[in-house]
Amino acid sequence: MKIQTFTIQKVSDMTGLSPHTLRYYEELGLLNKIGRNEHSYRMYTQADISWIHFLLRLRSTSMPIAQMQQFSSLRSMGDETIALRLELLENHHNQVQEQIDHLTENLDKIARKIHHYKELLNNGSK
Amino acid sequence: MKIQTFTIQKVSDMTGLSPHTLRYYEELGLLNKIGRNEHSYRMYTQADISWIHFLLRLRSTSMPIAQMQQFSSLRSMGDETIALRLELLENHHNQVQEQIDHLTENLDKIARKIHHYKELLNNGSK
DNA sequence: ATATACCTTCGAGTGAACTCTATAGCAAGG
DNA sequence: CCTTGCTATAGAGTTCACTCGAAGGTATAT
Repeated sequence: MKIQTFTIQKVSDMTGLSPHTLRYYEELGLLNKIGRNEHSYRMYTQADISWIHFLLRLRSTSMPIAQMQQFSSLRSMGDETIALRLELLENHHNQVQEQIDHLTENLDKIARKIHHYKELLNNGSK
Repeated sequence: MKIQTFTIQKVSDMTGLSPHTLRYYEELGLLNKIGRNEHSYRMYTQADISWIHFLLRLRSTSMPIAQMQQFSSLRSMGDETIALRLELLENHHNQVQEQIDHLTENLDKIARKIHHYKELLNNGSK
């Protein structure tokens, strides 16, 4: 039984990353050794796609590409780096939590400004 | 009684924006008519500084500069634009709330990955 | 067989938001 | 009066994360 693989366009559809960006990520070392078919077309496995989805979680929580490179590099070094990866991820987790806290605080201040504008509008039409 | 004013360096210290960025923001039309002293040095009023702090809230909730320009432009047009500003701000409020929701969801997935790594570490030392 | 719609690599281009450089005027301490 | 450090303007340069273009090989439908 063969492992199912996907062309770059399929993966683009599945992840939302353009083929250009998928090649770019590979070149940056974020994706390790994507297989090729007989015409040297990239063929992605399900594992590759899961990894891309995980990378997208990191990206969408504002992890810089440089740090994702570091993480990917540790991953490609095998199981001895799990402790380091864990540390990196826990740090990131804390930063995201802070990010959320700041956003929540700012959101509250914006809500106050909205309230202020609403009052101005009411007094204006008095 | 004179109004107290502040040099660009003071304002930089108070807001965290560099003097460069303060001039840049002014040039973009985000700050309206900063006063000048007899040597044509910028002198910022307390009102200017409050406005900068508000801009920073918008920025740190990822409002693009272009939208801040739009908002600032409405502000400089006076009270007839309050309804429009309110609308703009409410839209932004909703976007920030979505942002927070997405972050929270991703944070949760990252927490699972952390949990997964911790399990790997425990089994490894068994 | 030909059109079209993929795929490849490599290097250049883009847009957002700063950030810095160069050149020059002003100003307070010793 | 000189040095150090502020201020000014205009325009060029930087960083990040893509994004595109050119040139050419491959694949499927008619």
